[in-house]
Amino acid sequence: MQMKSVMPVTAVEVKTACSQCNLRELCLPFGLDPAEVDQLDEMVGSRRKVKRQQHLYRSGDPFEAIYAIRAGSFKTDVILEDGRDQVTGFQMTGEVLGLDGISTENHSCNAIALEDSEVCVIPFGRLEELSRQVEGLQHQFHKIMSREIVRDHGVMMLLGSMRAEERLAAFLLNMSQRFTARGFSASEFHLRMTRDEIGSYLGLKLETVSRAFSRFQEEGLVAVQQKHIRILDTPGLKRLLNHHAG
Amino acid sequence: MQMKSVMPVTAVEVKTACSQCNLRELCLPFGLDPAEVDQLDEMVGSRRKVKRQQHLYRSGDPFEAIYAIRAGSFKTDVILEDGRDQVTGFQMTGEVLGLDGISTENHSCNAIALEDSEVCVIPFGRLEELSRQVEGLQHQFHKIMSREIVRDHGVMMLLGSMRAEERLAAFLLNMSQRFTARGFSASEFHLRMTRDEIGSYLGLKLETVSRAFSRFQEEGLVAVQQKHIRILDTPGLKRLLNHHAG
DNA sequence: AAATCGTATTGATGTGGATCAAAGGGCCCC
DNA sequence: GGGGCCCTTTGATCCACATCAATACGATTT
Repeated sequence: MQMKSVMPVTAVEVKTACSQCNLRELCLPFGLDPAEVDQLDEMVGSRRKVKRQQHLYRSGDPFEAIYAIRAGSFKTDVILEDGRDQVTGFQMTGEVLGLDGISTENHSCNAIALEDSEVCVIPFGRLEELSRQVEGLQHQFHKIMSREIVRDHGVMMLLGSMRAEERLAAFLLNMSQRFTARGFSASEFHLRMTRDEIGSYLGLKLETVSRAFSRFQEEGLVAVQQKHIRILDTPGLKRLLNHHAG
Repeated sequence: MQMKSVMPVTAVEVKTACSQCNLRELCLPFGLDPAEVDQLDEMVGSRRKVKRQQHLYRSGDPFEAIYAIRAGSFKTDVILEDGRDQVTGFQMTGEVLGLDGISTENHSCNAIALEDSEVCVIPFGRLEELSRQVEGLQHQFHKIMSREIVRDHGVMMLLGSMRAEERLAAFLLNMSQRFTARGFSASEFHLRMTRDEIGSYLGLKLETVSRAFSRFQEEGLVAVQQKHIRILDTPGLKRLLNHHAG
């Protein structure tokens, strides 16, 4: 029998290969030709495994690299002096973490693994260097940053002007869409985060999240069993969002 | 007598000069040497005047350029199908507008002038081109995008976990800090936006904003006269933020 | 299979901010 | 410099979500 295969957080020497990665359509290599992807491969320093609940980086850490999620998922959060915290996002495979660190050379939020995960470490200086040579990489990187800004505006809209059930509906539809983009079922998935974390992200208390789930279940919109979600009526959820009249 | 002086939005031919601009420490030229600033000058296509209440761009418009605010101020907002809208930001001189458009090649929000304003039009294709040649420009641009992401996270924190008075205190301190960075008084300034717009940005109704202003006034934290604000007790406002205990 | 602990559900009550409503400015345009 | 309009303030009432509290569930350990 093998040793337990779970290892502590380490930068392993395994050579990464974007060209072989099934996430390349979502990630930095998107739109690059094979030769350019090879250049990217060379630049990606290493992979790093992060166990559930461990930090990939913390607020205040010096910024050196951005990270592409190869396996698993993360949350990012911001913490105030008085202890209040806010989840600012949930990230899945192919998404990029660490962009917040560019502005001040220090990270401004915490990134925590929701499950045992693995990231590709992309040293930022080298990314900028290669972006100066490879136009397609430069553009894709800019698109990824811009996408983050647009996503954040969506969350601001959600937090600023939606009611609890609308927020949860938006959240579920968003998760569904992202699972779909990764080749998983749009209607059935497993949430990696707790009700408390969902609540923090949506600006609600965990009890409110739980009650909204129960209401959706009563109304036949979803089947909920703890973290396992089955969406039964996607149009119904969308209706909840668009027609504000309750 | 002249014709009505309100003109349609136009791109004027006046040559811009970043090297002469007193905003260069806040804007794209930051950190560049004089020769590089000259290259940037050459790239900036034109200026454009935008009158109060007019759109610089609208959600859905094709993305071609980003804009540096040379004079005046703007708000950006997002509008849902059902009519609800959310102000996602207020922008002042030296700040950059339009980054939301990179991700899909279309703008995803509206940018509206709060007063008669002027922007420098920076064709995005040429910015990317020059960024490939000028390392300092590339890095400054990345910092500006990252700063926007960090700012958005701050707003998410505000919307997700602060009470009304905390939100307004954070808003006032933020405005004060940005006026200071532009050489204006930290303690006395003129807000260009209405209570309704402030409310939309802070996820509150205009009445709540008004009441919070009145409360601050009663408590001697600020002197409010319509849009004219005088901050009397900055530490007091900061205390409101950090010590959540009422 | 029992014990433990984090997570989730559900109920009862409280409250901050929304909503509804009515005056008051201030400013722009004629 | 008068009239109209938008913006703001303030008061009274309402309601969605928070808070407090108890229980239930599931996974893991023993």
